Order: sequence, then structure tokens, then C-alpha cells
Amino acid sequence: MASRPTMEDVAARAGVSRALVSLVMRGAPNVSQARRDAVFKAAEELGYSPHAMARSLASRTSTVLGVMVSDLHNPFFAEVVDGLEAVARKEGFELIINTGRRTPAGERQAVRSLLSFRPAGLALLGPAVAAAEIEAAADQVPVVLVARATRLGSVDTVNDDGRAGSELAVDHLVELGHRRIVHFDGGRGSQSALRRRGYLDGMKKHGLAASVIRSEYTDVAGAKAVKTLLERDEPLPTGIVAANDINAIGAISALEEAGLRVPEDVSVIGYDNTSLAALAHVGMTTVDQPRHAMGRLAAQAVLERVRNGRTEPVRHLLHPKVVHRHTTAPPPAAQ
Amino acid sequence: MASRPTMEDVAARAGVSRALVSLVMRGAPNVSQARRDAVFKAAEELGYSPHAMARSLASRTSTVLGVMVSDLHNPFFAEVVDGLEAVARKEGFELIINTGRRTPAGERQAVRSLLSFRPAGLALLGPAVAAAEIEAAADQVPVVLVARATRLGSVDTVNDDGRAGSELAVDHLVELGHRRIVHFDGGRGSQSALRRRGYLDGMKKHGLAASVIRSEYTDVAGAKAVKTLLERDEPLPTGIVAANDINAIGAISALEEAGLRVPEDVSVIGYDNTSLAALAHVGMTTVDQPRHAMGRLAAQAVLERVRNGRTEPVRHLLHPKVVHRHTTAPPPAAQ
DNA sequence: CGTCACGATTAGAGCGCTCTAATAGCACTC
DNA sequence: GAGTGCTATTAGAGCGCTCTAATCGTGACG
Repeated sequence: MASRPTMEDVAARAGVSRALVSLVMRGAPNVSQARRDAVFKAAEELGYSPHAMARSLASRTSTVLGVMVSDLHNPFFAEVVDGLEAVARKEGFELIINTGRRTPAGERQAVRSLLSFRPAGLALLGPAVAAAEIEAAADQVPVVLVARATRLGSVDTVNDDGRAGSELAVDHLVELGHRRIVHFDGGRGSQSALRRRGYLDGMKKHGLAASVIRSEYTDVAGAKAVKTLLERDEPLPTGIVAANDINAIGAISALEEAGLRVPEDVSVIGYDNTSLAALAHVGMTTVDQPRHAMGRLAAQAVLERVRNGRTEPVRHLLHPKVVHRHTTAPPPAAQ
Repeated sequence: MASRPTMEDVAARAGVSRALVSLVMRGAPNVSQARRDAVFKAAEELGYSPHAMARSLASRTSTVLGVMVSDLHNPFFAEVVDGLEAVARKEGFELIINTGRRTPAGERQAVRSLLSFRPAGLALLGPAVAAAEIEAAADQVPVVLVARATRLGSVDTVNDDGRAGSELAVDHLVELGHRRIVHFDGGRGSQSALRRRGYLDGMKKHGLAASVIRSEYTDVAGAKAVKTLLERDEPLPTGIVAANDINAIGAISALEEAGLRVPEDVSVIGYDNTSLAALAHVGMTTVDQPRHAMGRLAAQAVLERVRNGRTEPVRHLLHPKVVHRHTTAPPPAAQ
């Protein structure tokens, strides 16, 4: 693990000045072909590669993007990071990642630690940290928020339109002919309020009576919500707009256990389009949340500020889409 | 976005030298309380925070760990990264992440790009890159490989013992009383050969006749393997060791569709312990692959080399465990 | 043949920090 | 009152690079 050669070493070997090596490494024009070749040859022989941090320090520019993930364990964010990385990489940037360990204090520390690298920009994924902290960061560097809204005029945001997504789910069921449609909500989970709002708006739009059952983002909660439904004195709904895919899978199992067929007797639509929904034997109709695209847009937003110096905030509100599979169908009889 | 204050600014404001500010920032002893307070006060007032790259350059040390992920989209690696991050963070290191876009050329570029930051160490997750490239990297910096074996004496490795895991699966079924046990293999998927080997060894150990059905890491393939089984002229096996959880879920669906009950008629055990297996209505018995622990071990291996200067390679072969849930039970009748 | 213009090359300062070696301060001793 | 042995502080070089401004060729031109 010998210490690596520097530009000075390459210069000496190629018989040129350090400045010339620098120019060659940066692909500058106005360098004679002869010298260029000599420099590359010397670099190759010595196994030289530029020192990104020294370059960054000297040029007062950065090629790293800081990414704070509230919870990398969550596949949602992992896919967003994947999208971020795709764009960053293509544009010559690297990602430096920190997680917030799901606490505001942890996130705060993560953001500060990220800023100590003087990144070109910062992407905060699902941050729970205080707005003041975000604002402070935005004073130093372009910031984009994913899966979090804000009033701050200095930061960009990329969000999925949970309200619209739920409304689409309702539209889908109504189109199939359903009229008794209930919503299992996500309790205090993130996005839960928006999805509930979308369901309520959708039902109202179609002139239908809404009914929300308090639930959670778990399969157990979905199953429990079905039991609640079955114990009621009212006619069973023919359609269920579940809080998310996991909740939907729980609901489906409980329905089947109760002797009801999906989708013949009851249609169920999920939310998120996780890999779970795509499983052949599940084949769940669900609302797709374009995670990868969200990551890409976030990276683009930051890079626009870095490169073009844009200052007006950008608000991306992604329109989710219904993915048609096999857990929804027309209701059992014309109502 | 004004340019940020430097150590010099803090020194001037606190009425001390730059060197003293440096000492305070690094928490050095032998600094009088009065000066220490003055420096912190000035730093606070100016909103100063140290410049990590400048520090790294001057001290010739690094606090970043390079991570090359063959495919961050894959939840397996996302969880390994999560484990890496947990240890790195605790030890004061940051992760800088690059993906290889699933091609050796992409990985090669990713590794080089990572090395240009002169990281303290490098973790390669599921790398497909050539051994020579790994060796070249290992000449410059401590390297740990996750989910890839190597003969190189200069790098550490962290792998799950797929052979042992499959053998455990067989043991589990045998303990329950099964004797006719088949294996649905993972085709040309990674780890597939090892898992098959483990199954074969396990069956041999118990003096049972082995039977492998060629399959894949998908639910569709698992279902198809069950159909193959049903079309055979032989008595149905009572136990199935599936290639992984996804394959197992496909097998379970197909069995149920054929009117067989799991686990009353047939027991099925998966592999990986994905979130899928843990779903309440799935409740799959499976072999756990400790992804988070693998990430933690990888980080520790690198940091040991960085800090303690260890040079002998470490080979972590993680022993998987069977997670008992509800898709395995004693066979229908004593055989 | 001197001068000019212009492309190719280089010297040298400096990015923000750390680190070594030197110095300042200060209580004690003899 | 000079010397000793501390600890607290600082000057200054230097990490590997970029960037500005200066310099060096060299061919065209009058």
C-alpha cells in the first residue's frame, strides 16, 4: 500500500510541468498531441489517478451529492437512491450517503456531516428533521426534498401525489361498476392523510357515500379491517381501496379466509406497486409510485441549480398510475 | 449561498492562531479552557464547520468508505449497505456509494471513481468485476468483498454459507419426520450451486435419496416445479427445499391450487427470509440470511485494517439459521 | 529582419486544513 | 536570579491539486 503517485511525479516522468499534466487530465484544448500522449503514457506507467478531494479543494467545486436517507432499510428509499445514483453518475457526480436513523437528531447530525464535505448539493429523502435545519442547509447548498413537502422557497421538492393516486384508485373501481367502496387508511403513517383525502374526493366526485376504516400499513391491520367490515350490519362493500400493498395483501387473505373470492366477490386495489404486488400468484392491482423516477428528478433538480444557477424552486408532484392486474373486476351484480 | 467561513476567520475572531483553532476542533488536550471557549464561541457565531476534504488532504487520512454495489435496486444489497452504514457512522466514517450497473465495465469504472476519493477502505458488494481489478484496488486500500468468494490473500470476505443453510433446511425437515424431500434449485442464479450442494450433502448425511428439480429464483418457476412434480409417476414428496422465498411462494400457491394443503400435506421451506416470508398470511419457514450483519462485519473488517493495520485476510462465513414459521410441519403420516 | 499575434507551456500563489518544530509563559528549584 | 521542566501557543511548511498571469516559441507580415 505504497503512497500513490501525484501529478508532480507524472510531470517529472513526462518531462513537463505539473500545470500541463493538470490540463491534460482535465481534457483541456490547446495542448499539443505530443505532450498529451507523453503525459498519458507517464500516468499509465505510474498508475496515476487524480485525487478527487485535492481537485475539489483547489477548484472550489464539488462532484459529490450528499444524500440523507431517513431509512435506507426501506425499499422505497433504496429505489429512490438508485434513481438518484443513475443521474448523478451520468453527470459525473458521486453520492455520499448518510442515514438519519429515523430520528430528527440523527438526521440533523447526518446533514451536518454531509455538509462538512461541501457537496455540490443535498438530497433529503423522507426527512423528519426541522424546517429550520433544512433552511440552514439550503443557505449553503442546493437542497431537494423527496417525500416531504415544505413552504421554503429555497428548496426543491419531489413528491408523489398521494391524493391523486387514491382518487385514481376510486376512479378505477367506479369505472368497473363499483359503488360501495371503502377505504382502509394508513393511520398515522406518512402520506396516509393525503391518500384518505384522495379517496374522499374521489367518492364525492362520483356522488358516492364514503366510508373510511382506520387501519395501518401492515398486513395484520388489513386483515383486521376486513373483520371489522364483516361484523358490521351493513351490506359488504364490493371494492376496497387499501392503504398500501401490504395492507391490501392482509385484506385479501382475510377475505379469502372468510370464503369470499377476490376479485369475483370483492375487488381490492393496493398502493405503491411493491414487488409483492407483482408476484404472479398475487397479481395485485395497485397504484404505482414511480420511485426511480422520483430519484432521477431529485438529482436533476439539484444539478440544475448547480449548473444553471436556477433559484426559483421546483415542485415535482408525480402523477401515480393504476397498474391493472387481477384483484379488481366488475362487482358481482349490477347495483 | 455565501462562501463559508474558514478556520482563519474563526481564529481572527477568537484572537488566536489558526493552529489553535485546529487543535480545539480536533478536541486536543492541553488547550486552556478559556481559549477553547473563545474558539467555540467564535465558531458558533460565524456558523463555522470544518471542511472535511481539506482536513483529509492535510492529514493524509480519510473518513470515507467507498462502497460499490452491483445493484442497489436489489433489496439484499440495500440491507447490507444499511449494516455497513450503521458501523461506519458509529466509527465516524461516511459512505460514498457507486453502483456498477450490473456490468463488469460499469463496476470497474465505479471502483476507479471511488478510489479517486482516496477512501480509507473499499467494500464491494456482489462484484462481478475481474479479480485483477480487485487486486489492483487492494494494493491501494483495504478491500472487503461481500457475496463473492476470492483466492486473493489481500482482501477480506463476508459470505453467507449457502451450503450450510440448505443443509440446515434439510435437517429441519428430517427432524420433523420427512424422508421424501426434493429441492427446487435456483438454476444459474448466484449461490444456486452452493445451496444445491448443501441439499445434496444433507440428504446424503441422513441416508436419504436426493431429487433436484431444476428451477429458478422466481415464483413462476416455483409453481412450474410443483407441476412437474405432480405429473410424475412417483409418490409426491412431503417436503420441499425451495431455492429462495420467491420460488417457495410460487410453489405454495401451486400446491394449494392443486388441492394440497401446506403444511398438512406438504411442507415448504424457503431461503433468504425476505419481508415476504414474514408476512402474516404467508408465515413462511425459511433460512435467514443475515444481511444487516453481513454489512456490519464488512465494515468492521475494513476498519480493522485501517486502524489496527491487520494484514492477514479475514473470511467471514456466516452461519444461516432456520426461521420457524408455519409452512413446515410433520409429514401427513409416518412413512 | 524586427515585430506582432497567438497558441502552447509554466511559475507560483493559494484552496482549508494538519503537523512539526520552535517559542512563549510560568511556576519551581537551587 | 539563572536555570529547569513543564504546558500552552504559534509560525510556517506542505497535502495534491487548479488557476491566473507571465513567458516562450513560432510563423506571418510589413
